[in-house]
Amino acid sequence: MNANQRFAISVHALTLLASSSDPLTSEMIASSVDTNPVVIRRTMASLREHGLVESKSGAKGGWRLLREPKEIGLCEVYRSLDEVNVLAVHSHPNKHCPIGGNISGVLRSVFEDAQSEMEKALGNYTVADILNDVRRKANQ
Amino acid sequence: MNANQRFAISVHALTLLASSSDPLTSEMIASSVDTNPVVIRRTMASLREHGLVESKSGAKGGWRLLREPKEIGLCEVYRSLDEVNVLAVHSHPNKHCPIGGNISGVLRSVFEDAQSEMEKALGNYTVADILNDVRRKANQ
DNA sequence: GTATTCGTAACTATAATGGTTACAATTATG
DNA sequence: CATAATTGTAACCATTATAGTTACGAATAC
Repeated sequence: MNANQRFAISVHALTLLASSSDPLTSEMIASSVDTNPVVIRRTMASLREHGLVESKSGAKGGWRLLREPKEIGLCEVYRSLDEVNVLAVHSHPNKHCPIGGNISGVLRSVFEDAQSEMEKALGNYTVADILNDVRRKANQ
Repeated sequence: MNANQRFAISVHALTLLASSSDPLTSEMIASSVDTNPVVIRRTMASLREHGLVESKSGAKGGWRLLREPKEIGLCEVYRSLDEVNVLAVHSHPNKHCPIGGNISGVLRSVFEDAQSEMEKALGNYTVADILNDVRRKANQ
């Protein structure tokens, strides 16, 4: 269904930042993610708007976390991206049909419930958890 | 993120079928959904492959449920569509970076967990529930 | 035999996404 | 102050997913 990589890129970037004491440039993050620095800036811009990271222009600039990795839950990261809903209601059901005319609201409410459970599950993980798991894998 | 309407269309179609004693043609379902009959056939084909509905060609043909509406959970409907995962892992992280080289598996496992919670939430609703809710809305 | 209906391939239009280039603005540093 | 490094952002392109559409063969009821 969805092939949007922004969330994965965001978690990857945050994990990198959590693993580093110094700020990292878009270039460095892009190299680890394997994409273009502009893609990183675009993605990180959303995280910055939500107060998760800070960026600095110019020489010795780059990105750094504004919070402890263990205080950044993945649910918040996900929500920072302002993605559209994972389950989409169809657009123009027939208003003159008893089902078509009334199903949109019902679906919306069910889909919201499902998505909210998904986000709750994401909230069980923090950036610190991801970094720990990654390091554990690295040591195998 | 995802703007795929197949799941919404499927639930809509199944609800319609649940509301009708006779089989419904792709044409009739398409009219309620407001789309083309071919889109309905394509979507319903997945549900048929998973034993949720049956289709019959020819005059007086059409679609009908193979199970009681209260025995069709939305999780099963969702899974019948073989959609890709709602949260996508990014494609080629840098294998030579300690983070990039190990994060894919970690993300996959977290994303699977989140999606599984979403599907579990969908499973709390059946087609009969949706039909009831739609009818309740219609009577307001 | 005819009308109805599904099955499916083929094609098109639209939109989302990511990648890329380019350049202005900002900043550290010598 | 000059230079190099870095972000911000607009603009554009290529790819892909999606839905819509047409067309036609196969199946079926009557």
